[in-house]
Parts: sequence; structure tokens; C-alpha cells
Amino acid sequence: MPPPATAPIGVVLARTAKTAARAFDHALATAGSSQPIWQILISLKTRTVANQRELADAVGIQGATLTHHLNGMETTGLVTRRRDPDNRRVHLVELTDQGEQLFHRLATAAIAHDKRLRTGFTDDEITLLASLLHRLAANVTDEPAP
Amino acid sequence: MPPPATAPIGVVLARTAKTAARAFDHALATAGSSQPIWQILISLKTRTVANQRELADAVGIQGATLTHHLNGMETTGLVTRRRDPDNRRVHLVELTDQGEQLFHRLATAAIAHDKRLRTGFTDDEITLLASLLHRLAANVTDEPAP
DNA sequence: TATTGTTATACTCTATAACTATA
DNA sequence: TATAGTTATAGAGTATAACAATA
Repeated sequence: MPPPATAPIGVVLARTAKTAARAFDHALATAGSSQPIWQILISLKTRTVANQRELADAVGIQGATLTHHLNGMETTGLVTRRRDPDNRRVHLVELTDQGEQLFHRLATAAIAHDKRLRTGFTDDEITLLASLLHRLAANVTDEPAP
Repeated sequence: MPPPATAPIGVVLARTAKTAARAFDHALATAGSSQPIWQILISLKTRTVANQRELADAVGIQGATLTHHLNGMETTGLVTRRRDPDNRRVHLVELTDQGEQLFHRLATAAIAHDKRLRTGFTDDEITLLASLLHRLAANVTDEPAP
């Protein structure tokens, strides 16, 4: 029996996201990784980040928190950090081969997870759901003008 | 510019939930509380939980984690715990007046948050969204039969 | 023995403040 | 002075394992 339609949408959203996140977190843990590391890997692969501050913003964490994760990732050989010759204040973060490999393994897990999530949905339904979620997020995003 | 529709639905879901959760967490913090405490209060008010194990399940945490939170809530005067005379292994958790008051304050904040989330949505759209989210959650819930 | 809950301990993620290095 | 990043420290939330109390 599903919960009544009168349940606050915020509760439904949080509950769904928690359920989905737990399933994916488990997949990440099985692959020997975690959410923040996965987020950092994605950002490094799919965005052009000029510096660590932008990377932290992309991941949605503070700079010091990012440093914490990068320290661990450097220790385990996933990334390297070196000074930018053009501006030695900037530390260039780069994936190692090992980091690349982990990224691909996690990407495979992510694709499998998403396929599982989409079970029983049509493409149109997914598009509709994504659209509704975007509108929802916009309602609690208080950035007036970028 | 919204992210492309090709973004994995899991990513869209996680991002939306994180945005919404941050906004609500901020409201909870302003009211001097937090998510786990709010979840515990909701469960105590709206469900009939026979014991702490059921309460932990309702909140989605382990028993020891619940004990941790209940210790804090007892210290700050939100709940009381006493032995069930019928089964002295069971600890009955009850809200104090102060706990009731906090519940009502947080409920007010939750209602305001949900109203904010619903901005620009019709009731039908919210019902549709909830329905889609329920189906999504069902895809990653691996309980065969209760 | 099984059930209920607590204690002890530790780990992850996160943040703020103070600091270093560079410009 | 301003910017980029690190270090130091702390706190919240969570979990597992070992334990105590009760049945």
C-alpha cells in the first residue's frame, strides 16, 4: 500500500532520494568508493574547472572539505596535484590512470543503477519526471541572477 | 539554463533532493533542531511504534543510532523513556510537553517548506510527481513480501 | 536462548577559523 | 591586500560489536 497522496511532497522526495541513494551508495561501496569521491571524479571528467574552488562548488562542498577528500584520493593514487606554472597559487588536479579506471568502473555501476531506477518507465515519463524535479529545485534555489 | 534532459534520473533526483534538503535543514537548524530529531518526532506522533526497534526502522536508522539520538533528546527534555510494565525489556518513548511544542514548531516550518516547494505546481502535478517518485522508489526497494 | 536496548568505539562527511604561499 | 589552498580542530550522524537486562 503506497503512502497517501496527501504526504508532503518534500517528504516523498526525501524518502525516495534516500532509498535511491542507499542503493547507489551500496554499489559505490562495493566498488570501493563513496559519493563524494564519485562526485569529484565526475566533475574532473565532465567539467572544466579552473581551480579547486570551482571544483568544490561543482561538488557542492567547502574548499577545506574538498582538500580533505583530495588528500585521501592522492594518498590512494587516484589524483595528482601540481602547481599551475602560470599562477602558482592554483593547484591543478589531474586524474591518474588508476583514477581513470575507477571512474569507468563507477560509471558502469552508475549506469546500471540508473537502468534499475528506470525500470517500468517510458522515456517520456522520465523526461517528465526530470522536468518536474527541475521545477521543484528551482523553487528552493535562491540565486537571483548569476 | 537547466541541465540537459539526458542527465541520469538518479543524478537529477539526488541533486533535487539535496537542494530541497539543504533548504529544509536550514529551517530546522533555525528552529534549533535537525533532520533525525524531526524524523523521530514525526514517527512518535503519527505512528504507533511498539518499541524502539520499530521506531528505528520508521526513521531508517540502526537501533544504536536511535539510542544516541534519544539520549540527546532525553537530556534536552524532549522525550522520556520508561519501562513497559507488561514487558520490561521494552522502553516506552513518550514526548514531553516540550517535545510536543517542538513538534508543532517544526511542523509549521515543514508546512511552510512544502508550500514553497509547491509554488507554481497544480495539485494534479504534485500528485503525478508523487506517483512517479513512488514508482522510482519501488524499483530500488528489495523487500519481496512484508 | 531469544529479544530489547545500551555502551563503547570508530568512521565518514562536513564545516569554520587560522594559517601559508603566491600574486 | 587579495586570492588559492591547507592545516587544525570540531561536530553531527552513522554503524558495528560487545554487553546488560529481561523474558
